Amino acid sequence: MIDVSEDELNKFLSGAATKTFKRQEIISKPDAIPNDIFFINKGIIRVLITDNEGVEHTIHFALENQFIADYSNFIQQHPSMYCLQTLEETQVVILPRSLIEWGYNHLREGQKMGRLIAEYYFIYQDDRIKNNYVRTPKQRYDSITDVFPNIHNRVPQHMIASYLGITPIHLSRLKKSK
Amino acid sequence: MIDVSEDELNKFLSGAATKTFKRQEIISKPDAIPNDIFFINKGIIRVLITDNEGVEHTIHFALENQFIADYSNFIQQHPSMYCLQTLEETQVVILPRSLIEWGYNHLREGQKMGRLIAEYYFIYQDDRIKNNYVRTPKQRYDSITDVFPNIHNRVPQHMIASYLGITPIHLSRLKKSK
DNA sequence: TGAATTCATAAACATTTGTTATCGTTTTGT
DNA sequence: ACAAAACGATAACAAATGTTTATGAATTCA
Repeated sequence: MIDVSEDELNKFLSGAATKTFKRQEIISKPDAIPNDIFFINKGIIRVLITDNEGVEHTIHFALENQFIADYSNFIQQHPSMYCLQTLEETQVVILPRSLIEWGYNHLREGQKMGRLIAEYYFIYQDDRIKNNYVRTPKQRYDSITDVFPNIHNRVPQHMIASYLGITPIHLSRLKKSK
Repeated sequence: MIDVSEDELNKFLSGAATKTFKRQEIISKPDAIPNDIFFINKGIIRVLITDNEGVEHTIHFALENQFIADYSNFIQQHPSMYCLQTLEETQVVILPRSLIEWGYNHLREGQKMGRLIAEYYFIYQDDRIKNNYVRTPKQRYDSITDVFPNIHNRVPQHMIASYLGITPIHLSRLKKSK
């Protein structure tokens, strides 16, 4: 998507470290300012938010070869409201803020890269907001593997229900009702 | 937010035209590829999407001094699913794709501008998705003026209900229930 | 200004969705 | 391998939300 030389790329990647987390580990906590973006080599990460009543809501699942972060608060350097939790043993590449900013300012097309990335995730969110208006939870459940392939074999159903914004009991009913 | 000279700015703005629409006019239709971004000098624009059953859902209100477009499909150059409709007599500045692209490539910090804009709207959407999980329609109704100041004097209640994802009858009940 | 339309509320009823509790199965961790 | 915990389904009931219809007030437009 952008024009980048071998040299530039190697220089960029040399600033990134790899780390492995066990199953069910918290890799980012609410109230902390997010200073890293993670790239998942292997494993799966769940993004949660806890409401005022203490109920946890699953906002997102991040899979292999995807980036994950509280990007909003990474950009704003504000405390996060999200919690990032591994659901399996998970290996990530950590891209610290300093590296990202170095990329913007020193890669020849760094700013363009930043624009394309932000645009990409904007499009993803727009689609999500749109679908919330025009599709029912059942319809979103039926096509969830479009967004999260193989999710049914990796994530318990009550987390999927949470992601859909319904109770696990209700999801169970929807499945039966065909 | 970006470093831009008087000269650059004038050159950029000379590529934009102003246009005035009457109340209740459609300024962008579904199925068309969005090739313009609008800046609202005066008036208000509603963004709608129509589902498979033919029901209209209000996705957004755009007010004075804001930009509005189907940004996702502007970026992707895909047909829009949105309809943009004025709710009052509305004056807009039209920024065609060619101008935006000229800005990216010829303004000294054009790409950075593009990145910051995309990031800004990403943050807006993230907040919206988050709120949909953790807050009830009533709570979102009670704070709607944070996002759309003076909306109650400019937009009928059934459109606000539609934006909140509930029926106008239900909104009426929620208001009464305090 | 007057007639037609849109709008907000209300009530009665139907449907959807959440809550609580139970049960048998599967998974997890030691 | 075993005990504890997590999981998914189900039923009965409660609460929330949608549907239909009606009515009077407000708004729009000719």
